Amino acid sequence: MNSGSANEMTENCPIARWRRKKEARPSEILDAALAQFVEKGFRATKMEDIARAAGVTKGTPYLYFQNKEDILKAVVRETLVANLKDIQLLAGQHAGSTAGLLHLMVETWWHKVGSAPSAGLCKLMIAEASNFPELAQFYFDEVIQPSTEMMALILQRGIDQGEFRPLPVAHAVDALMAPLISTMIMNHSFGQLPGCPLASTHNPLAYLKDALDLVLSGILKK
Amino acid sequence: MNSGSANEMTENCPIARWRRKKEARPSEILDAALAQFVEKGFRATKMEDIARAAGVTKGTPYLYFQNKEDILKAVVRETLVANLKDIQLLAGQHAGSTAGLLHLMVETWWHKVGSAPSAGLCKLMIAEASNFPELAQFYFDEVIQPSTEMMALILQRGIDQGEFRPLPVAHAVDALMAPLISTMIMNHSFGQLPGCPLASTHNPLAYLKDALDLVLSGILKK
DNA sequence: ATCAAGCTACTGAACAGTGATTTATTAATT
DNA sequence: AATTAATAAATCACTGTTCAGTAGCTTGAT
Repeated sequence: MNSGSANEMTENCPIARWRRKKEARPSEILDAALAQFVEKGFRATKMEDIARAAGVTKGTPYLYFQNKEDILKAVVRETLVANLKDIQLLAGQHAGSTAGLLHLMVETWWHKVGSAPSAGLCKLMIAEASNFPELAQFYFDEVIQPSTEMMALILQRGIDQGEFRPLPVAHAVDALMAPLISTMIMNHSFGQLPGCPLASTHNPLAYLKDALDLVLSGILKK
Repeated sequence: MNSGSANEMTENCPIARWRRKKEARPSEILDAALAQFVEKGFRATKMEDIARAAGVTKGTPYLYFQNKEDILKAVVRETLVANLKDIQLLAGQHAGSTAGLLHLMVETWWHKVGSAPSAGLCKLMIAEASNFPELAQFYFDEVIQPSTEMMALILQRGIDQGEFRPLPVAHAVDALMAPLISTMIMNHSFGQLPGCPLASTHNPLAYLKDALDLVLSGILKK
């Protein structure tokens, strides 16, 4: 919400005195942490980086959070879990064809997640999952599992209504999610390299739509 | 090649005297490093882990390699670049239909890369790319770029021969690779979690074949 | 309204553990 | 005896976390 506004004063004016802001600090720290984590990864982000980006000093984050891992958990909750709920809502409200819903979901996902810092956070979770099993479990339970279940329900409904042909739902779910995952991954690893010509980094939204159409043509009844 | 055999003696017999093996050391160290990197990731792997796994002490790897990053580069060269060449050879020799070639490539890829330590290494490169730009560029130039070009050539040939319908080649290439990428990613991040029901981690080869068929049905001429 | 006096958000220096790399020393091989 | 592969102790830089001290804010008596 107030991302970037936390440190106007402290950054512009070296003589600035600090203020006491008990209410605002936590979210300022989380906003700063999100940006730093996405930019540098979890391990490479120092507590001092987070603190400075939030306009405070090293010790302050420890007034509001247990430790670095706790901050990451809070960031994930604020962004990814929230994103997922938005999309679940969208899916629940939709009335038209299931194929149309999938198109709408991809587009919405791109705007809210794929092209946002959230995507960097997903990539970070994937990168760090094996180093932090507890964190991995948390992310799996709160994000991956619910997403997968939602997609499975949607596909199953498409089959039941005769719009899709019968197919192994679990495989189709993964096939639909794979382009999203690889887009996030690529954009936040090799995407910034000079002269990277991957479709998913060059024109992501167009790629995502084409990828969806390719898979859909295998799913739809002929 | 001799993975795991490097340290028979040193591990079993605490009083064992070390031996001088100038020729064998580099590959023993690289084998050990591959295993450690795949298990723990790059940063979390200590030089001492690598050394001990190779049956030597901390200082020894520095006799053969500049530093930790240099070891990773060498590991990537020995495995991923070699894997790619194998698959390029396979593609070059194939005679039958292009769709058949794609099926063969997926199966071969699974045996040589997807289910092997190589997959863990790919995931590691993705995870660390943004922290090591030079390494990222190296991997992009040596692995990603050539893979993409190979796939593009294959698809283009399929189109030229009238087997595939005309389509945006770059998008289709990414759509074909996405399931492979997400399989590697998932298997080496959340795949080991208790009760992970993702298709790509539960029965990867079956999933990969289904995913290929789904995309193929969008590519093939009707 | 003013102004202490106390509360506590915040600071920043110090601590402690870690891990990459160096180097003086040891001992296998020739 | 000379050579040098390998060791293991020492170095050095880094960073998560703590904590004693500082200063912004609030309160309540005047």
